[in-house]
Amino acid sequence: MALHRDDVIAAALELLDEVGLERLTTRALTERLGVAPGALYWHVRSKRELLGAMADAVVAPAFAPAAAPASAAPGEGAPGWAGRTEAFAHRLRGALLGRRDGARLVSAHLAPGAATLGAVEDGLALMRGEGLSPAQAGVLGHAVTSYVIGFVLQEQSGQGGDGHGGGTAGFDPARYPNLLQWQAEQAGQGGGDAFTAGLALLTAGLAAQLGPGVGNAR
Amino acid sequence: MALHRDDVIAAALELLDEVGLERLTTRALTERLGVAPGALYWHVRSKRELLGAMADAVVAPAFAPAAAPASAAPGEGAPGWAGRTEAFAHRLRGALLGRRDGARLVSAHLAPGAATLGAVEDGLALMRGEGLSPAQAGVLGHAVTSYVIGFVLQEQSGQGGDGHGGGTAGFDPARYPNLLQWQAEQAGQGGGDAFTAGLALLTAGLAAQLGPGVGNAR
DNA sequence: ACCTGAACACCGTTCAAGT
DNA sequence: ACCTGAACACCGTTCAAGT
Repeated sequence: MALHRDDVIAAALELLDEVGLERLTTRALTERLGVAPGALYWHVRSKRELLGAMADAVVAPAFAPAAAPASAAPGEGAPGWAGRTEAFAHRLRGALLGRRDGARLVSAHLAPGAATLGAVEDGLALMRGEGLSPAQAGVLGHAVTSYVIGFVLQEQSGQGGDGHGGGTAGFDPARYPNLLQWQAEQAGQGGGDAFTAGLALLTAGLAAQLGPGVGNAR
Repeated sequence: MALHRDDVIAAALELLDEVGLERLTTRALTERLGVAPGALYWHVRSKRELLGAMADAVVAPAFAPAAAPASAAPGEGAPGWAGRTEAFAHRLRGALLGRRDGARLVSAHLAPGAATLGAVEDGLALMRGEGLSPAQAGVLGHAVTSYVIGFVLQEQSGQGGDGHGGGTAGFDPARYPNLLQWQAEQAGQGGGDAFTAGLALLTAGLAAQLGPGVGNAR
């Protein structure tokens, strides 16, 4: 009957979706759980530890054992490592977008757990098996995670959070013709394509550096 | 003799370097300024507006009119847009690394000012002049800023802040051979090279997509 | 115009004491 | 083991009143 640690984290994630990171308060959480403010500290050492556990929970699904790459047709086109990294990037973006302020939570508070580390290790091993050196696999993996987090951070900073600035809302259109054209194309194509296009730069860049020997797209 | 808005922002940036973002408090700031807590709100509408102005100040130098690209020899090798974007990325990283929690501050609170927007517009126009389409220039620019912010976020999350987790500190070495090897290579080469290598993937990827016609490296 | 004094409605966290 | 009650040392923000 008593509360358990996982219940606390689950409730905190629900609360996050409702009020956003800035208003995610220990007291609001304990009120939602129906206990006194101090009760939280029986289950969790500090608010920071709580946030770290939440971040790990958000990110974990993206590192789960990947099914076969969804998009790329097998046996043709891009090499296996490229399709696999792109699929991972899309899973990570999906996981971050799945929760309010997901990217901010993860970027500020993630302390990678054993499961995450294991998945990273497996990913590196897999890429080595496909002909990438440890350095190449490491650079690509690090670059992709950096790109995804940075991208979703910008993606989410406009909408959820607390709406502290659309940025380009209501400014003189005549002064920024290129910026406006780019934004219009973005909106027209659904916006998600910019993510895919940027991601493709990373994999295409490594493929180009490797040359056609390792399975370049052309 | 009276305090001005810019003094407040400058003092806040100094305080940030001393105590970090988490302990950057309005009361600590007013104490440092030698005024009462409420005095702050004569110069600034809210703490959030203050943080936004700080973020803009941190990022502004990176968008300043670029001198000739420092690294790439002119007239040979990579095309002009590639050298210019890489130089911008290094400037942005330098600006973020220049202040404690710089990446976190910018990623969470930046509301781009007119100067920043103008610089972005100019960058897009410049790239168009070099043969890139608006979409290509936009994708590249967005990808690069995402990459830089995500990279420096990870870079700074270990050290400054409040040290809430080195992540891979003190875990079983035998279980993560590839991860360890990658980390060792990182440390051996100074670490900054991973940034340059990942960045090169982005520019090389676009160059490969363009083909040799627009000035590919080979 | 710029700042003080004093207050308001909150925070995260601790810890004896209860059950 | 798990939680309450009550407190401590803070927060960001407002606003009359002073100069």
